[in-house]
Amino acid sequence: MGARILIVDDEPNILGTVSSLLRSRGYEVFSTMSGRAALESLERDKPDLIVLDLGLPDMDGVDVCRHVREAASLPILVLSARGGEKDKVRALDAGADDYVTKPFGAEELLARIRASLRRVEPAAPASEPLVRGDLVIDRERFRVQRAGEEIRLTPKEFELLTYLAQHPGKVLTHRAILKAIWGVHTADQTEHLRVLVGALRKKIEPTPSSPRYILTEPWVGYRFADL
Amino acid sequence: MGARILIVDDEPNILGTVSSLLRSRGYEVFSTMSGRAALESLERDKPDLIVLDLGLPDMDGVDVCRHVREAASLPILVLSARGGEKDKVRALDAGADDYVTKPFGAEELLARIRASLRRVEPAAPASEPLVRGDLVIDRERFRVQRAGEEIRLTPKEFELLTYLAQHPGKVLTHRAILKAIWGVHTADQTEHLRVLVGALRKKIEPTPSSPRYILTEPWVGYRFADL
DNA sequence: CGGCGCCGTCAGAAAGTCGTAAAGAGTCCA
DNA sequence: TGGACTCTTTACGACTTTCTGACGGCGCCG
Repeated sequence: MGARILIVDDEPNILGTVSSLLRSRGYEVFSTMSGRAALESLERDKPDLIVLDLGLPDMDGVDVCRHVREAASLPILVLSARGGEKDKVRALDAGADDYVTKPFGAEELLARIRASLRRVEPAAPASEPLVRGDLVIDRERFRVQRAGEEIRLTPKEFELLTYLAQHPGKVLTHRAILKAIWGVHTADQTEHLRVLVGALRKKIEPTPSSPRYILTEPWVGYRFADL
Repeated sequence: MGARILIVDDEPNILGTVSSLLRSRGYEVFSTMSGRAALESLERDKPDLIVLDLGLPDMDGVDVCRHVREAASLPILVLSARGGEKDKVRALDAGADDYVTKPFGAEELLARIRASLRRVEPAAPASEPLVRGDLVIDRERFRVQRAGEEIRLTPKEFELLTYLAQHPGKVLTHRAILKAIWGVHTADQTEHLRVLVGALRKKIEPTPSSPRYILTEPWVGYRFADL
């Protein structure tokens, strides 16, 4: 139930304090003590938020920010002993979402974490069904209907359809789609995308060979028809 | 171009300082001095972000937060003279996205505003279409229109056109163009360029033999007409 | 006039992309 | 354990794009 949080700090003291604090509030906590390990954990553990200490031994904290930003779009909450304005600006512009100077109060940290998480997972205000032509996409129940008839989709197919249908008429590049569905660490896996698009078309298109909904933009990406 | 920001503060001093600071950075600024007026401005001006002072005369700042949250989902950046942990937690849990205590540095405020705005509009460099005469180059959708009619270009053709059209009237050397499109490692492959220019002209020029858009500068390079 | 260098065009070869099918790997559940 | 389902990975034909070399036109200059 609780969100997954990655803590990166080289001081065992703080690491222990913060992680047991978070665990006591029901979060699932992962922790690493270096920037490199943090980037690995990012791929492996798929956290929802990172608490990042800037004073790491192996990498500049700001660089870690940038790498994280490139790899995924999750909130970064920076901890730092340095309260100078320049430090703050540098970190925030590198992709940090919040900047807390030590020493900090436990409740403030928790409140800022809640605020950051709230933005990413806006509770569930979304989830009115998407209606596109005679397709109805119910994001709440993970169901799709065409002309009243139910269509069974796998999770990945559903994700892809939802992502495309959210931006009707707009050309979405292969890169953007890969990032949205697989997360960016994907190097060049456009083959996956081709296969997935094929599977989805076979299910939702009346005539998959001449698609009505999911259109190909050669050399660029795909586009959901503007119905 | 810049985002729309609403400032709510009852001290004319701060209101003036902050609003002229933001204006000088290209934001579109609206300001009110009471909570009630803020909620009205929210509907009327549709700001992208609110900078909210907690010490308002007519309403509790935290209540303003809650009302804003119910009415719309835009970032709220709270300013406050009170730095107590309880105040911060209360505001953040009421829906604030960030909490800055006075006195604060101008650059820090700006950085926090950038960070908040970045989350709302993620990864949208929003490159606007290039318009050159009756040519419209939509870099976002990878499309080109001439006089409203769509023209299909290959990726390389599109890259070349975009590069040239970005510097209208300026002579671009063969070297520069090769570097821009193929990368630096290219030796002297101006033949590619000649072929590519030919293909592009055949598609976008009404009379490819006497080009209107892409002009040849003998012995030097090419130049996009200054329309 | 004839060579030289640059430009534009053409056509075939090489490389890349798209859609599809199908085989292996992993998970979940009875 | 076995079966159903999903995801990943590979392979192939059809097709498009890009590369490459060859050819003629044009202006320049001796």
